[in-house]
Amino acid sequence: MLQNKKITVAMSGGIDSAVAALLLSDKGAEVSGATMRLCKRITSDGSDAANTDIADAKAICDKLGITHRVYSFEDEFYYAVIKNFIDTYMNGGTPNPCIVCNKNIKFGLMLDRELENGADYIATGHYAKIEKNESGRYLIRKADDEKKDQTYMLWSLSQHQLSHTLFPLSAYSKTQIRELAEQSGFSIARKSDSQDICFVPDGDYASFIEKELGKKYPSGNYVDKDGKILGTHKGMIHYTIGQRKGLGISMNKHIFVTAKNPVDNTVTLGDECELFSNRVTVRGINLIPFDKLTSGAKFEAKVRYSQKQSPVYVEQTGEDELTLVFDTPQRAPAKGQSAVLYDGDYLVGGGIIV
RNA sequence: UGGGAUGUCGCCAAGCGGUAAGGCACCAGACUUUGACUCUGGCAUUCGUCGGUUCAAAUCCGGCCAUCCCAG
Repeated sequence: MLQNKKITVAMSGGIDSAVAALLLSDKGAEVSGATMRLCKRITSDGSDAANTDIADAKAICDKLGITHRVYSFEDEFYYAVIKNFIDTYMNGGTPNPCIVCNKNIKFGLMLDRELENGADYIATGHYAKIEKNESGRYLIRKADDEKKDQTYMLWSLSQHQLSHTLFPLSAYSKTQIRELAEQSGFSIARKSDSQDICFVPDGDYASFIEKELGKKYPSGNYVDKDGKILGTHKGMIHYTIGQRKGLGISMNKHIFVTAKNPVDNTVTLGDECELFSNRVTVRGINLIPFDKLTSGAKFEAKVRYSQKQSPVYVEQTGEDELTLVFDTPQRAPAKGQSAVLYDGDYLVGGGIIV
């Protein structure tokens, strides 16, 4: 069915998308590769990892005998992703830039460009499946390798986006993908999985924000739930709800960030048991099997990437708002993160926690 | 200045004559297309200090220093 279709593989320079290109090029489709230049990523040795990745992607395309092009989306990426990242932290939230990038850049801008240029589909190296149901609706389902499941990052994709997207890795495990990369002689076969925020290669996102803002984020007080001052924090952007490490404060027990208050610039610390909540409200919602939730329904959900899904009752409480009530309280739902709904293996949708 | 108490890792803290627990913090890895969480490993040749007693002291004795409390 992919015969004679024009497919563009979004190649990051990593293994997964390289093998995605390999798998598709075997299927008689007209495959090409494209890599997005999103931001500078200066590493400790002074080189720009973005250049390395682009070169790696190009090398794979050369090997496969397909064309490769580079999109420069630095400005768009800055406004859509980095700015949102900074704003969310400044408002006391904890952003998830990958989700914003998927929605607006990878499956947004890049997909649009490709469609304009005559492509039928874009393909990525995500571990996820797309299926079409009887009523013609596109659904997202977990990949066979549940350990690498990346559907959490894809909840915001629209029907339009899904109808032009392919996930060629859906039936493979990460181990198999690595083997395929090895067998094909890909030089990047041993490259490690991506990690950290792509625009903050050294992992120090707080310094990144301060550099972007051109100022140091003010320190303030750690307080307990009664308002008693416990110490001094390094600036609110350094913390997220549920965080334990890096507080620089010693108590006779584990202590966690239980709240952040942008108004008086305090960070509240407390016991882990104070972090649990069974009620979560999300906005900026997207639903996949249907447009609207007409009545309350039982699903499963998770409020962070690496977490098991947990039974939840969901109700649409506004045009763009869902309220989730979990059977068992969830640990540290954080404003700015995504709550993602599942019906078994199927992704139902999600929203940003407010 | 008298009287009392205490001094063990950055913080809290076990130990009470037999050769330095633990927790917090910190550091390093693992995990991870976000931030976190979690996991694993590291972390006092030394117990305020100087002497003494003992085969052997952080543990007993004495001096000194420091801190805290009560008196004045």
